[in-house]
Amino acid sequence: MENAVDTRTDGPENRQYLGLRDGISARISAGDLKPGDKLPSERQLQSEFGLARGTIREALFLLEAEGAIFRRDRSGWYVSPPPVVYDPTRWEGFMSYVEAQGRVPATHTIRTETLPADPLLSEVFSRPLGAPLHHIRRLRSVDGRAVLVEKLIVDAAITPDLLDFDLNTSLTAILKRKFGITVARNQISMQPCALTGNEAVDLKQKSGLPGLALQRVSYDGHGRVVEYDHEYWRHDAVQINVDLRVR
Amino acid sequence: MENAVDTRTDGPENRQYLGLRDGISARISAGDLKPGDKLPSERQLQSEFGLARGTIREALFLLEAEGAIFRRDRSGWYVSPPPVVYDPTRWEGFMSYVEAQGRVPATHTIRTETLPADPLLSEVFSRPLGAPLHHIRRLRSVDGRAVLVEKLIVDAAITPDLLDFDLNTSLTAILKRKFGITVARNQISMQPCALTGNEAVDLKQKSGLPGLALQRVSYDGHGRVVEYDHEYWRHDAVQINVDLRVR
DNA sequence: TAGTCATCATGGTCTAGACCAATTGCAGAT
DNA sequence: ATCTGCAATTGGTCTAGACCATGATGACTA
Repeated sequence: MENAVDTRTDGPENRQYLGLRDGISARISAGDLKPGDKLPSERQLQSEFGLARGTIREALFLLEAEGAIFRRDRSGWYVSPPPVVYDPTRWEGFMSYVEAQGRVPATHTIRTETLPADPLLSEVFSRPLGAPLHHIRRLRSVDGRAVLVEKLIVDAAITPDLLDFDLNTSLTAILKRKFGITVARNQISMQPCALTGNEAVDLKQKSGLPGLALQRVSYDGHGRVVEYDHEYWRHDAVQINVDLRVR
Repeated sequence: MENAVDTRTDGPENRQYLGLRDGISARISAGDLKPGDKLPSERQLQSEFGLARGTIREALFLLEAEGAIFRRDRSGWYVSPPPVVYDPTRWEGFMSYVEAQGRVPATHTIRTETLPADPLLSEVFSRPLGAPLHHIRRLRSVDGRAVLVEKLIVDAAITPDLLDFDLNTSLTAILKRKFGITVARNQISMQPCALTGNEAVDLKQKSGLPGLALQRVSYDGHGRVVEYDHEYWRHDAVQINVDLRVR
């Protein structure tokens, strides 16, 4: 960081945090800072640019919102790696499609339990109230960075001993090999959101990080609901690609 | 705002902006504040809760990220309306699907021009370099609030006098009725993003507002590229629903 | 060698101001 | 009634501190 960037735009447009953003942004584009690199600390930037810490942070927040950098709590700011591409129509599981993009996927199972169906889930699965359902909460990472939290619900009636298998591998593969279940149709809903509460905690992020919430209902060839899934992605970790015939 | 909320959680978890967020959030859930209502000014909240303005703003930013409130520059903070649902597989145009949800859509054409194809666009449209393409930039609103900026590109060879029509109506309808063109397939890519630069300006938002960027390539029945579209949505204005057969 | 613990650096939270720029609302003029 | 322009209000930007909570580090211990 020896070459200080001139952040003075010196016009009616004198928003200093924009200048600082452009400066850091330029260093990233130029390759001075590469994905995974640590930025100077806020206090270093402060003395380097002669700005108050609040202004420095404003610029960092903006870069974070743009997906250019991310933070590790009380460790520092880092340059973001590129996002992974996710095509819901070619669903072969997280592990395989992340690997196919030359990245290293990992899955950590946070909790599993079998619970009786509440009214909503009873409706979704077309099963009686109280029917047993497997709940699985997993954290998934790319290249060592946690990128999404997943809450999976599967009908225990058709996958009785599912929780006995190693859930840190591909669930798709388990369903196919152990239970002969394949997915034929997905109904997907997604919204940009803020990651808060448990999701923020599991991703080790401050509450409020932008994210993408995705809900999926998966059906097998007979129209039976196989899986009900809630995913919470970091906003900077994913790009969705789909190819659709219009109805 | 007569019943002041007690924001003191008074524990190890004493992050006052979280308490304030919960307080405002509760008022919205309870119906004390309805969509479109204006919140008290930051300085009023300041004296009401006895917090520094920075802390008040922290809470407001969080609520904004959650999609609960939005701001109008130097006017105030307002409670967000519910998002519109958008199904890319049932594309009948913005106007009709927003209306179908009981909302009032509007379109404002910002600029139109016909430009020669650059290398990228030449590739996308499978047309020679320099072939004429219509560029259309539009701003679309729901219930009077600008929710998305759209940059459309259409092959001028198959829609010669397109720009002479009223582009504040449905483009889908114009393509169908005037040129006999219908869309059979869409290739869609989307990422959560930050709205900056021109997009932020057109939406009258401060740079950095979370958004959803969506690119679409539309093909007709012969596999010909009909339309190349870039959309930038406010994050709190849209929910995507798709129903997919898995390949 | 492996584990423990104190220390330090870092981001997270908060205060208490200041001034600026755009919007809004009102008073007055036409 | 409509327009104009001023003044107040509001959010936007910025400063200069303070203290806290957690992660990282390195020295020390078992």
